[in-house]
Amino acid sequence: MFEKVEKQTLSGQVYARLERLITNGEWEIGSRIPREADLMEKLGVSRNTLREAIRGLVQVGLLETRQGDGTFVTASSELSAILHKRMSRSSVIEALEVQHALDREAAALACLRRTDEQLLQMDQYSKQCFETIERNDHEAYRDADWLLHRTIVDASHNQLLIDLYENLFEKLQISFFFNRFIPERHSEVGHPALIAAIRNRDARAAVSAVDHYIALFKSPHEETDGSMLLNLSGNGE
Amino acid sequence: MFEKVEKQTLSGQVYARLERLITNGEWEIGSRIPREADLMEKLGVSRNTLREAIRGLVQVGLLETRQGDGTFVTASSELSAILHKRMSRSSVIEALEVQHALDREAAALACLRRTDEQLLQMDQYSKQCFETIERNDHEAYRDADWLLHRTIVDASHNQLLIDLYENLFEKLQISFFFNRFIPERHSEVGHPALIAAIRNRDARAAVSAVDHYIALFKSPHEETDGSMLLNLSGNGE
DNA sequence: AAAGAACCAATCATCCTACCTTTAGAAAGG
DNA sequence: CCTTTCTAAAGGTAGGATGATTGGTTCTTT
Repeated sequence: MFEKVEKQTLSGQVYARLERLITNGEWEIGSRIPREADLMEKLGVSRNTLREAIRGLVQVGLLETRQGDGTFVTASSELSAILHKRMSRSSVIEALEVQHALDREAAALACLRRTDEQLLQMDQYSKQCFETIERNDHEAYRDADWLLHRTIVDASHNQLLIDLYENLFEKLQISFFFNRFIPERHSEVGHPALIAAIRNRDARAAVSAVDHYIALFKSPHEETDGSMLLNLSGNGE
Repeated sequence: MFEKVEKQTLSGQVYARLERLITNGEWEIGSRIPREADLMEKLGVSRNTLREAIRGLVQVGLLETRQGDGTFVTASSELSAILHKRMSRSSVIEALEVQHALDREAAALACLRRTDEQLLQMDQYSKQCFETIERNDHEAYRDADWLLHRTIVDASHNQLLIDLYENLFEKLQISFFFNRFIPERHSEVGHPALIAAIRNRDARAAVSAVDHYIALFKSPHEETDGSMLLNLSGNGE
C-alpha cells in the first residue's frame, strides 16, 4: 500500500548530509570544516547529534579531527578511505597481482565497449608517456601512465571495476616502490601494442599486451623486497 | 629515539575495542550487544563517548541500532560492510566481470602456489558439486561451488585478493540471479579441467578454463535483465 | 634583531543530567 | 485464540560544564 517511510536517526541524516558535502567536493580534501558551534546552528541540531555524525565520518575515514585545531577532510568517499586503509597493509606484489587482474579484464572489456573518444584519449596519453621518457621526467611519466590506465579502465564502462581500480591504486602511483621501474624506451612498455589491440577490438591481443606490461613491472620488485608493506602515508614521518 | 605515543581519542579507543570484539567473533553476527548502560559501566566511559564509538561502527556498517530494541551486529569487518554497500549498487554483469578478473588471476596464481592440501580440498568440493547436481540440489550446489572457488582463491596466497574476493562475492551467491543458471551436467562447468590445470601448474590452461566457466555464467544474464541492480538485502521488505 | 618563554584564544574531548520516542513483550479483554 | 492496551526497556536528542590540545601572539632575554 504505502512505501515504508525511511526512518533515519537525526545523526544519520546529518552524517549523510555532511558526506554529500564531501563527495560533492563542496568541502575540498584537506580543508577545514566549520567549527562545531557553527555547524550546530546551521544544521539546527544539538552538539551530541552533530558529534556523533562527525565521529562516524572520522571512523569511516572521510574526516580527521585535531583537538585544539579543527576538523579536516581527508578523503572523498567511503570506498576510497576503506580501501586505502586496507591497501596500506598489503605488499607490493599483492597489489600488483590484483592490479594485473583488473587491468586485464579492463583491457578485454575496453575492446568491446571503448568509444572513439576514449581511443583518442589513449593515444594522447601514450604520446605523453613517450615524451616524458625522452626528457627523463619520471614524475610526469608516472602521471601520464596512470591517466592512460585510467582511460582504459574507464573504457570498460563497468562502474564497479572503475571504482575499485581507482580507489585501490590511485595512491599507489605515488608509492616509493613505483619509482624503481622507469622504462628506458617507451616501446618496452607495450603501450602501443595494447592500444592497437583495443583499436582493433582484439581482446586476445590486448590481454597478452597487459600480461607483458605487468611482467615487466613485477620483475624488479621480486628481486628486492616486494613483500614489504606499502607505505601510503603522504608524510614521511 | 622515542616511539611516538599513540594519541587517540577515548571514543576512538572504544571504537577499536568494540570492533575487535566483532572481528574476533566474540560478538556474533546478528546478536544483540549489551545495552548502553552496561557497556558504559564495563568500559568506564560516559554515555556520549560510548555512543560516538557505536555511531562510528553503525556508519561503517558493523552495527545496526533499533530504537527501543537494541543494537545488533550486522557485519564482521569494515571491508565487508563497505564493499557490500557498494555491491548493492552494481549490476549482475558488472559483478560477474569483476569476479571473472579475480577468478582468472587467482587460478593463475594458484598454479604457482597451491599446496597439496589445497589441491585435495578442491577435488573434494568438485566431487560435492558433482553429487549435488546428480540429486538436483541447487542450494547445496551453490554452496559447494562457492567453497571450491574460495579454495582456489585461497591457493593464490594473496591476502589482498582473498579479502576482496570474499567480501565482494560472498553475499552474491545467495542472490536471486545466481539461481538461474544451474548446470545440467557437471562436466559443462569445467571444474575438472580447471583443477587439472592447477594440479599440473599450467597457468595457461587454468585461465582458459576460467574463461569458459564465466562465459557460461554470463550468457543467461545477458539475454535477460543483467543490467538490473543486485538486491543483496537479506529480507524481502 | 633573533631566540625562547609565557600567554591566550579557538577548538575539540569528555562527562553529566534530563527528557523524548520507539519497540517488544506482557497483561488484559474479548 | 486473537486483539487491544499498557508498560518497562532501550536507544535518541538536547544543552551545559569543564578539561585538554593546538596554533598564534606577545613579551622577555640575549
